[in-house]
Amino acid sequence: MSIQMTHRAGPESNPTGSSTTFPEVAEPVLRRVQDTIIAWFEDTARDLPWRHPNTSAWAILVSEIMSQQTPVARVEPRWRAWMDKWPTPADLAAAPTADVLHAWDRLGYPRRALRLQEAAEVIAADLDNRVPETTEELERLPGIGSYTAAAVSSFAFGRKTTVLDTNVRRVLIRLFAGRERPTTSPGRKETAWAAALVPEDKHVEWNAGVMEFGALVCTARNPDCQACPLQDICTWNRLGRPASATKPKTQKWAGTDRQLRGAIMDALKAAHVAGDGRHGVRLDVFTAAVTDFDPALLDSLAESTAAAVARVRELSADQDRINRLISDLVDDGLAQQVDGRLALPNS
DNA sequence: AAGACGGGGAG
DNA sequence: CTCCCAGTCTT
Repeated sequence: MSIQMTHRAGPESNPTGSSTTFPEVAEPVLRRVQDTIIAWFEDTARDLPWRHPNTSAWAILVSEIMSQQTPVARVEPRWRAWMDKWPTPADLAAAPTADVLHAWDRLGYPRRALRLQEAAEVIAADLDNRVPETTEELERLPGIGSYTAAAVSSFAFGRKTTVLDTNVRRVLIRLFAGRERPTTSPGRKETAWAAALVPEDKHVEWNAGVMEFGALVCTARNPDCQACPLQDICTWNRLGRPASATKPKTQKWAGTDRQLRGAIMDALKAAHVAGDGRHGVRLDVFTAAVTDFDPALLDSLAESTAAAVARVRELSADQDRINRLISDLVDDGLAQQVDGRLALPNS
């Protein structure tokens, strides 16, 4: 196939003088990209369980929430267990929040589990236990932003939406704008630009396909350009794959509040499972164990709970800091204080 | 526009 | 040890 572009996408050609950030894409190029991505997807997509026929909209929604900022491979087993336990919104709405947080396991950002249960409550109570189909309605639910709303509307209901996750943004930016990576977050212009690239036919396959392509071929770190069926028209590749000027600032982990919060949550989960009671850990024991580290106090706890509390101490013996984080966790709904105990929330 | 928010695994 | 993952929500 001979590709004759009417004008090349890139900074060097901008006859109209309009923004080159998101250049107009010549129709024949766009058609070839769409056909190629869709064919590639139908041929080589991963066999993810939530892509199976008859997967409920709710199950798809759950998969999307779990996949936020989380590699799909790590989501799969958690998703299976979750859907087995709570197949419908009403099931999740009725579950004890402590169980929900425990089932969330170590997927990260546990507030997502809270928001998901809240969404389930709204769907069960106000929406006849049915997931809404439009992005507008979906975005009103807690924990669902523009990406997840578009994804659920497309993948669960076949509506024509613009799915714009980190993969899609990277693929489109490379192919058509010649840059290595997208900005921190998509703006109005980028969203409108991406929307114009969605085909009328097979838009679901396009949405899922570009995402999958970004996850498997046009990856952030080491893209497999040799295997890319679009390498000849990819603007970024043709420019010699220039590195973006500014690298994203890397987030710290060791020593951060996030790490310590996670360790405290671990202790509460351990207490929940160990049967130190659904009432959690005595706050004075927790505090004393952290500050004074009296082994005798740990003896009053189950072994796994004691280990988790000891881990908190390893990270910090700063009682003020720990008290502040506990207070934050309570405010966030991730923990509760009852009768001098700290525990996972029981509602 | 910038930060906060988890945790893990690949390079 | 750095990077980055099917983002969302709050300053």
